[in-house]
Amino acid sequence: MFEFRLEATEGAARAGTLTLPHGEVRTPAFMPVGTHGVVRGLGAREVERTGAQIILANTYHLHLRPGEDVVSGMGGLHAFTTWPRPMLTDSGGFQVFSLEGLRRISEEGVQFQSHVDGTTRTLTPERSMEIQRALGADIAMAFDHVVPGQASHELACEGMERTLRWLERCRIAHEALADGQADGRTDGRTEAAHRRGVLSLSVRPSVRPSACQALWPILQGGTHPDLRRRSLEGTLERGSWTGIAIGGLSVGEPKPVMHGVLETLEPALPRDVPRYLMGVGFPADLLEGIARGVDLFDCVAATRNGRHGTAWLPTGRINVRGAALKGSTEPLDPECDCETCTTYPRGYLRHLFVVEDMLGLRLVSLHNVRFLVRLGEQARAHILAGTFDGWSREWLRRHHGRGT
RNA sequence: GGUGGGGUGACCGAGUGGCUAAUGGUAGCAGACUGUAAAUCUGCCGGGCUUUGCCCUACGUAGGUUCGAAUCCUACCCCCACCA
Repeated sequence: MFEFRLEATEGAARAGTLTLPHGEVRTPAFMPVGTHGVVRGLGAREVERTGAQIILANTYHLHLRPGEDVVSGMGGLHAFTTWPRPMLTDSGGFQVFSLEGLRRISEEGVQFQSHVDGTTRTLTPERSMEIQRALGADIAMAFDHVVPGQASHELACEGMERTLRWLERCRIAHEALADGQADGRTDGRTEAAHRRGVLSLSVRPSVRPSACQALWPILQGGTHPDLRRRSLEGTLERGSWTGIAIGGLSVGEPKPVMHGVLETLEPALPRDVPRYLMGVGFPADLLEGIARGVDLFDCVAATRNGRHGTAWLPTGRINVRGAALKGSTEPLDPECDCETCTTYPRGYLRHLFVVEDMLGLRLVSLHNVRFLVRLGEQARAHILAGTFDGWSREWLRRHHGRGT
């Protein structure tokens, strides 16, 4: 369990297979984001058909609604969502950044004022581990302190050092929770859910939800190479991990700076665990990241842009609402094999946006997710064949930097 | 036929003497979005130009009053309501 088998490399680019309790993930791979336990607008079966191998959910948001007790009472995230494959929960650390106006941070943890009902919620490393354990994803993320891309050395250092201290607390809490479960003290409810048939036929977890979960650390340090190195050092000192995430990127810093951080880290990262670049990215970011040794990505842009009417194409991107698509009988992306592109003409997709039907949002989201999943598949095939470098250069040239 | 109300930019609809090329909204067009407070947000939206500004055309039509009119007056055309 949690084994990562490196199958091929080309330069820094890697192809591998990650084994998780709910299945395998062949990398490089894009992970669609399902913050609230749903990849916005898409059903679990639809997401399966995009070829997605693993999806995210969010600790903070599921804690607010419906509450981790409700999810675990239904048998855990997999039963709750009917998503049968691997899942990963983000820790709520990103909300330290994205909900900046609604939180107060201290050494103990973070006090949030709920954007839903205004109540005060405190998230600490320990609480985040408890919630994530109850949610029962294959992978739990450490609770980290994300600072903006423009953060000074001083602020980035503070966030990075705090993330290391919190990592220690996360590890201890996570281990304690695992021990508790091993004693059989928790989660009779899961068994009950299985017996009641709450778990659908498509959900056949290879293990009981919550029984087996990895904790992955998150590197911080902003845009400062010395802090990034220190973050990695400190993280490796604090344990041996089955995966390592790179956080705090694509939060406002220029793209070359992000690439620089990846290049700084790459030679020092352990080879035998997957590297997960959090929150990235756009299509070109995937290829740029893969070229710099990243194995896993996640990003809300596929679904958010989809809802907002921007579709990714090999040649850049297109505004589906645009007048240019009026009356067009062409497929959205002639090279794509998704249901949207093999079924509906551009002129109809545009119409759906014009009349504000929810189907349009769904169909373009579906395409964008498939687009990134497929990009990961293609990259993997080329790494295995030793042709990644040339292929990705050509792909990026054609993609033209637009929308990247 | 009579009385009353009304005709404003693609549409709806404010505006009752100068701050009005004309508030709002809709439609239209363009752009943004990176571990989701986002089916959201931003910009443009009479025409032209040598575009921090200038010129033309515009508030049913035609005249008039006034330094100045979408706004006041007159006539006409059209629409709506009620009465005959």
